Amino acid sequence: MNFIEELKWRGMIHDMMPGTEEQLNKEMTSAYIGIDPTADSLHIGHLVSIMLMKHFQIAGHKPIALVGGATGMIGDPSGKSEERNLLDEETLRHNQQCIQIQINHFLDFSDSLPNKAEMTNNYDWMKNFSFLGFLRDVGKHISISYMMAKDSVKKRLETGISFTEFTYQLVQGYDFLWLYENKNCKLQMGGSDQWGNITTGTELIRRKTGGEAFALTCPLITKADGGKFGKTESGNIWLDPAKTSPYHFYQFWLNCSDDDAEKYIKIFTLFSKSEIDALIEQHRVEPHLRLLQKAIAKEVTSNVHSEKDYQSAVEASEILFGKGTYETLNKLDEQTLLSVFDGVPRFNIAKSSLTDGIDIVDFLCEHTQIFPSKSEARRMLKENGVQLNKTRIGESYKLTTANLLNQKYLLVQKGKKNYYLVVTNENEYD
RNA sequence: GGGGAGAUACCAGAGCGGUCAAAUGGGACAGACUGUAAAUCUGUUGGCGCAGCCUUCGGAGGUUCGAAUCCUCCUCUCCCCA
Repeated sequence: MNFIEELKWRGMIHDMMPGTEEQLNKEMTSAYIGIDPTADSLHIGHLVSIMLMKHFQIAGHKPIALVGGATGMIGDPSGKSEERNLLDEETLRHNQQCIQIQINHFLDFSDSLPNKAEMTNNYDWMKNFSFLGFLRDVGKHISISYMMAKDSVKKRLETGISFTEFTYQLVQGYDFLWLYENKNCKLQMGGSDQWGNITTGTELIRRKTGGEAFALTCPLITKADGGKFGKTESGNIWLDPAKTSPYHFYQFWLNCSDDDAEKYIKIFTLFSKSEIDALIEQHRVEPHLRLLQKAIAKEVTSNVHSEKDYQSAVEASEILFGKGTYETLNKLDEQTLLSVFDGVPRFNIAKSSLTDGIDIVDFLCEHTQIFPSKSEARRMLKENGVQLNKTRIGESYKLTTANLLNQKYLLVQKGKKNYYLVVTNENEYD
């Protein structure tokens, strides 16, 4: 199965330029995908691009990951309703380094490979490009009407777009031209929102060099309920374990809806068509087993983090959602307890404050900041939404040292999924 | 530069002198159901020493027994004309 066929059954092709498939069949081709270094970690939205490149490399072609140091300084108007904040160079460099480390998990950068993956930063060739030079060498080839016809620009004309963002497509187009000329890169891939920017690149290549370059986009990942993919109440799902713990990362995939899971397993795992078909079929018979979600969660968590992180995420999940009761919780040794709740918000209080017993409401708002106000804590307690060490408690509950797990810890649960670990210290001032 | 409209809780948006801690919708959170799902139903959604009190309707003053509501000034946003 070639690259295009592979992507097709996975539902990863939104659009491509005529001739793309022929080009790929003809020879080993280089393709690039741009990544905006807006943060010091990728999030799972980027995973789609990474998987695209992964498949591309598996199919024997050469993927180039382009970090948009220069373009990140300008801001892509696509899909944005407002002008963007600009990033400074230091931040961009730092972000690039972090991103590189994460991409290393997925693509093969070994020198021995003819199609080894590469990473570049467009800042390197843009930083010394003079303004006049750019106007003469790039701007001259593209007309205003061509640029204005792009959706990303059209949508913003009403609300306002700066000259800087208007120019964005030229800068990205130039990237493509540069890679075409210097690295023989003939294809640019990206999300479907990038189509306009990509075609400015192919147009520029055609007009300036007479050469032919291609475009391929994948659909933007959506959720069946219309929500934004990759976001939870608490924000983005990051690949950096310091930003999103492996446990939460695992939970994200496990919580996908059935419809989404059927889609995601094709995009985010490398399972073969027959394996996936079998899984889907089985999942439809016994949906409550959530085989699909578990398969995705296992695969993606192991790839992004590690096999070991996956194992502990499963363990933690079993304790938290399985038959977890006060008894099982109390049986855990300190080591296990801490590893299970690694990444869970943590509060420290003095052990001495418990000796006389404290009011649960005071405990929840004053000693810890689990609730922002006492009203909210009371409300939630009335609604039966608070659990202490897996046991539901009421508004008038008094907390004493007898509640401590391992003489040291308290597990507070707000609703079903929000856990807080409270650690007591012997020392008042610790 | 001239003229007009507006600013209300997380968002949208009613209220236009007392009965307003502020309708309604969305979102969010919780409970029931369940598969840690979806759908559905129920409840909550300013604070506190919670049958009561305190602080909120862009900001600062003023009128009034009483202001989100009326007046003055200021700040900001949007629209139209030049």
